[in-house]
Amino acid sequence: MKKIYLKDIAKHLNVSKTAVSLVLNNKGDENKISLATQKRIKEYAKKHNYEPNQLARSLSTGKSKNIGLIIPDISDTFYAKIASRVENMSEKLGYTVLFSSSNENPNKETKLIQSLLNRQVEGLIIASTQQNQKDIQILKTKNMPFVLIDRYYPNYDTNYVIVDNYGGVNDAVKHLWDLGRRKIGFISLKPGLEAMRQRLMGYRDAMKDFGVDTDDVIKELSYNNYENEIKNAIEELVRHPNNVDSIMFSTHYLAALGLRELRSLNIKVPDDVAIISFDEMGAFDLVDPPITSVLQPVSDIGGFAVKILMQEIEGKSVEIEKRMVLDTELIVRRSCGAS
Amino acid sequence: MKKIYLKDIAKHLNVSKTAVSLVLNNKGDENKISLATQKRIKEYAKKHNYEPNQLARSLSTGKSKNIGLIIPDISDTFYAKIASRVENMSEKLGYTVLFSSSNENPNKETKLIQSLLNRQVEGLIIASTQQNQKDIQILKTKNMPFVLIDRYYPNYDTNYVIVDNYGGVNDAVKHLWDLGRRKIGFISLKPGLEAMRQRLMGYRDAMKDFGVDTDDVIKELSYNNYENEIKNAIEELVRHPNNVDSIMFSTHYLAALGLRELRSLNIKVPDDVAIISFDEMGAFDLVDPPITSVLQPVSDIGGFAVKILMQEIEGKSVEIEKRMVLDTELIVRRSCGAS
DNA sequence: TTGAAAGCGATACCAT
DNA sequence: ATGGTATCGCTTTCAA
Repeated sequence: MKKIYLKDIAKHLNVSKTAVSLVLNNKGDENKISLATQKRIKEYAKKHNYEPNQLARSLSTGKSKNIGLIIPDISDTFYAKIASRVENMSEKLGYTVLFSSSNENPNKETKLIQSLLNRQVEGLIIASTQQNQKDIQILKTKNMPFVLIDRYYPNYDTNYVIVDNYGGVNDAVKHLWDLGRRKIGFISLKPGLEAMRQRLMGYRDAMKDFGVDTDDVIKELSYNNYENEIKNAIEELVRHPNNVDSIMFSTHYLAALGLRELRSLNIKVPDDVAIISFDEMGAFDLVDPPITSVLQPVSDIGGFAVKILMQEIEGKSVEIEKRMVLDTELIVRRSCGAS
Repeated sequence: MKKIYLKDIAKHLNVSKTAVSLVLNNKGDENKISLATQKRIKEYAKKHNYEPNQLARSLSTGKSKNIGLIIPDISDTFYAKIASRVENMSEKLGYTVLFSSSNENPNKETKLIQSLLNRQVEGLIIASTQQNQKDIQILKTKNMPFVLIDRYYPNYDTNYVIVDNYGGVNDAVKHLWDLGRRKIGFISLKPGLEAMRQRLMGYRDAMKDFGVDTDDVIKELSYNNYENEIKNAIEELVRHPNNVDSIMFSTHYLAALGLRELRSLNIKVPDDVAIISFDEMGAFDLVDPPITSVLQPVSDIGGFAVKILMQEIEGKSVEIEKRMVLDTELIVRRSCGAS
């Protein structure tokens, strides 16, 4: 059973390639091709398992039916879940998703964008390293539809779907305060990412509202060495003169690492130090103690991103909001000392 | 700055498209194109940001530089990690990965395979639903390079990279036995997947070695309703007449669900019931108690799969083993009652 | 209704 | 060394 092409069908049936193409794309009726011919063509195609070459079709139509998704790391559950949603939705709409991971490397991001463009994607969804405004601007000048997710460029006008990082942390910190915690530390990653900056501000502003000075209890770790740096950070926070009674972690893997560290220091959570994590990992509810987390609406991020992108690509009439800031949800568990 | 094509360069420089194509593909020297011309072409191309249309190139060369990856679910950490490895390796080799999730649905798998073939992928890596031997056979008759991962068809001759499911469970169960557990239950998913069958056999054979009857302590849940069924399964195992003192879970999410259930029944782990999980989730070491797990060499699965696939695609001379059964590793933590 | 032919953007063969 | 031209497989315009 060897491969069969459009022209083969045409030849064997003594019709033109045009007819075959039209019929197989269900444009037979509108082009008034006789039902008899249509039937012959369809049957022959089915019988011989004809499958069109999408590359050729794309080249011809100028539509690849591909969209690109660039994320920092597909093995991070947060991005994996977004990717899952993006893929499922796109697939239903007839689009294939080309994933790629930037590993937080701006140069790689640049290359990936270029590579995806070369592959004629019709649009992009990007969780940018945020050190690449240049590339993003290029996309815009090229009129390439795209939407940023998770991270955006605050000074540059684009579509985006992000979460309320500021509010999420702000609420969480206030929650700790309401539970009687007064010396609240904050462990995060060094700036560079707007999301991290927002989370820091959410923390700072909350503390400012309470009139507490935070200079010494904010620890920002570097991106490529946080595994090692967190040990010191935790130690400095919990011992004199800081003696924090609680720590807000700006992201789930920091919270996990931090908890391991607290344990090895024999510090009781939440009795000695309460903790809250921004975002969570699969088993955070099973951890000892279960970790209070600020949940992000992961699926929605992917879902809205696809919706916005499709609107840009296909120019649907119904306009939807193209800048979305989604709410987070505080899931209270024992690690913050509640209940 | 509008888009520029090969022919534009040729025209502006008064050379042929051939020359431009050759030079830009670094075949200038071997085709003895004068250095002067080469330089002109390269400079012009760079200056005007020429980027070749991969679709056109692929159509012309017959090589898409795409490979397809089909997995059940990208949001499952296990597959996400494999995908991550596959992507990183492929990217270095100049290939783009087209991911797609079958959601354990054989029909969707069929469609995905077809869709990827239409997009002219040069090879496939598939974690099959295992209800699709037909499609796999078709791939073979089409001479399409592919390698199965995680799941394979035991009665059908293909390349694959899997783990030693049998041995992994067998060892884990023996470990429980060595710790003094005698009534060991097993919770898994209904057959269909060879991996699950192997895990079951690993358990059965271990128990047979000990001369223990297991008929009543094996619970196989259905794929689409295990969240609900696990409650009963656990209850039946722990209460009279079974009274198991330990449970082996055939996969990480069952272990997580199971632990939640055990807790809500106020059963102490590991004192009353020890547990071991096949595979793990991100925070299993932080759980109360930390969960003993059979680790799979996730990255290697992806890595070897790409290696094998590339060998098939590019026909490298160095032959490597094309059926690999990788070893698992038992990570002993407190949930099994050790230490 | 149907078919011929141009075109999508590249590669590669075959002359010159 | 360089260029003309066929080709990849399909869509689509235009004439018949």
